[in-house]
Amino acid sequence: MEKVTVKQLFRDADPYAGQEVHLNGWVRNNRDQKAFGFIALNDGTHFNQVQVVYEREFLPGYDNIARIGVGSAISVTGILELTPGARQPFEIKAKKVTLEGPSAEDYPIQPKRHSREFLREVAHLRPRTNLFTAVFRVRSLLAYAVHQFFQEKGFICLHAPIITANDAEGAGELFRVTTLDPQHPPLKDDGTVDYSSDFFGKKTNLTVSGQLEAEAFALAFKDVYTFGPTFRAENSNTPRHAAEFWMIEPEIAFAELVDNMNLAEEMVKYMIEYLMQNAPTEMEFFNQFVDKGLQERLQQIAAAEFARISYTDAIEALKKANQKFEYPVEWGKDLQTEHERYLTEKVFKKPVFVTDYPQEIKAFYMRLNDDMKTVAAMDLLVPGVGEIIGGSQREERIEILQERMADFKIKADELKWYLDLRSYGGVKHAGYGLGFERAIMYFTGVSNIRDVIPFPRTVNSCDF
RNA sequence: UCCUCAGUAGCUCAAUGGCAGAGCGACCGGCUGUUAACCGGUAGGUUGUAGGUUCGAGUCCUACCUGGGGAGCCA
Repeated sequence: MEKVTVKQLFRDADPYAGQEVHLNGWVRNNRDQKAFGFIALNDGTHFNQVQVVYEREFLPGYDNIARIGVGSAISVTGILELTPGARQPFEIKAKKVTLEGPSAEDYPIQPKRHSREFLREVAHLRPRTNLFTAVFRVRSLLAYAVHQFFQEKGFICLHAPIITANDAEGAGELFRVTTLDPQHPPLKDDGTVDYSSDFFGKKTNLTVSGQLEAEAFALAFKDVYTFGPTFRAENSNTPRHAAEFWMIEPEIAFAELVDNMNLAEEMVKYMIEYLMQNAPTEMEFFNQFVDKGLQERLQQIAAAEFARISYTDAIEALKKANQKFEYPVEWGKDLQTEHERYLTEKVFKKPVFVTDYPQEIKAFYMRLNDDMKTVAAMDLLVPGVGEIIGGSQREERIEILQERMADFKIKADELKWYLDLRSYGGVKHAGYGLGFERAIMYFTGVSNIRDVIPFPRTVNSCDF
């Protein structure tokens, strides 16, 4: 008797034909008739269920097996029979079924459709459903694909700090990290909170980006990336924002904006191809039940060149557009969601890099172009999801960086170490941030970020 | 934070201001191959919360809570 997984059997059942096998798993469905019954068994190793057939004639505890509820954990010993022509390629004729862990009658996951909203309320049980078993297997595979992509290229992975004293990253509201008593914080003479007696002796926050630290490593290892959690305390209530999410941030030295875009494009295509090859069952499921045109679209994207357009040209294209926008199109103003959607969904109908934005609307570290008006920034917009990548060539010229920091009212002494990188062997370098969850949304068609994070944290919601 | 829609059985939903219902699920029974099986039966409700209008409120009004969608912020 061999202990096998459902994955092994679906990969190749032939060697097991007629053999006795042993399986563990959870009951997805159980229906009995007078003389026999069927259990759909999922053991977590594969998207599909294996069908277990049990017959009254051969199993003394038939009535007890027939009463095993959905969600119960069982172990099964039986003979594998190939069933060509049936809806499933094989099934297990049970010789013994043992109830390992019963499931109560009020088990919330039923063999029927549930709304995503309801399943979010039972996030501890939803990975047992078809949709979420597919989503989270894909999430795991994609994480692996990201590491593989960069490691194959010789990139060094660095774990950027989660707690940071950088107050100047400028990417949104911060979560404060403190051990001070919020009821009675120590006060200075002027009545303000005395952070010098806090754990780190200063104000600290959860990171909003590992970029600055990645730059330091890029100027030692040349090509590096971070892949870790990121925290934003924004009061954002949208299907695309979470307070805790994961970002992939490569940083490459001796490189310009075009190298940056080439890397981003290659990475996105690699991720798609990896999924097509390693999660065909899940991708087929998404294509059929989540987003009808998904697979065809992804195949086209993997094959086609991404569009590239400068911000200035994009503004011209939008002005000429035969469409009314709620927000006016004007050089110097940031692109609104409706503008981004128009560009990627109507003009190009594929991913598009928008580059060289006005310096006023972008971050201080982005490299000033020769026109002295725009910076070497790039956003990757994709149909349906919007911005999934934001990046830039970094300002390597210390004088200009100092000027820009002054413009943004960032104190130089807080980022002295960052300026040091320009003083000691500073060189052209670039990088970007990919929102991991947004990529998953884009590749699966799942339209709410709360459904691609195992236990999502959003404004007013931190359950589980 | 702003705009908008919604909240009725475990789930998905119906009910003209006039007796609160169906399908699925659960439970009980039937059925010789099911595939979200099928057929019959049983149980299951403070209609999100608090006020108000009315002879009478699931339905109308006010506030709040929760959730969805859109906007802003952004990845």
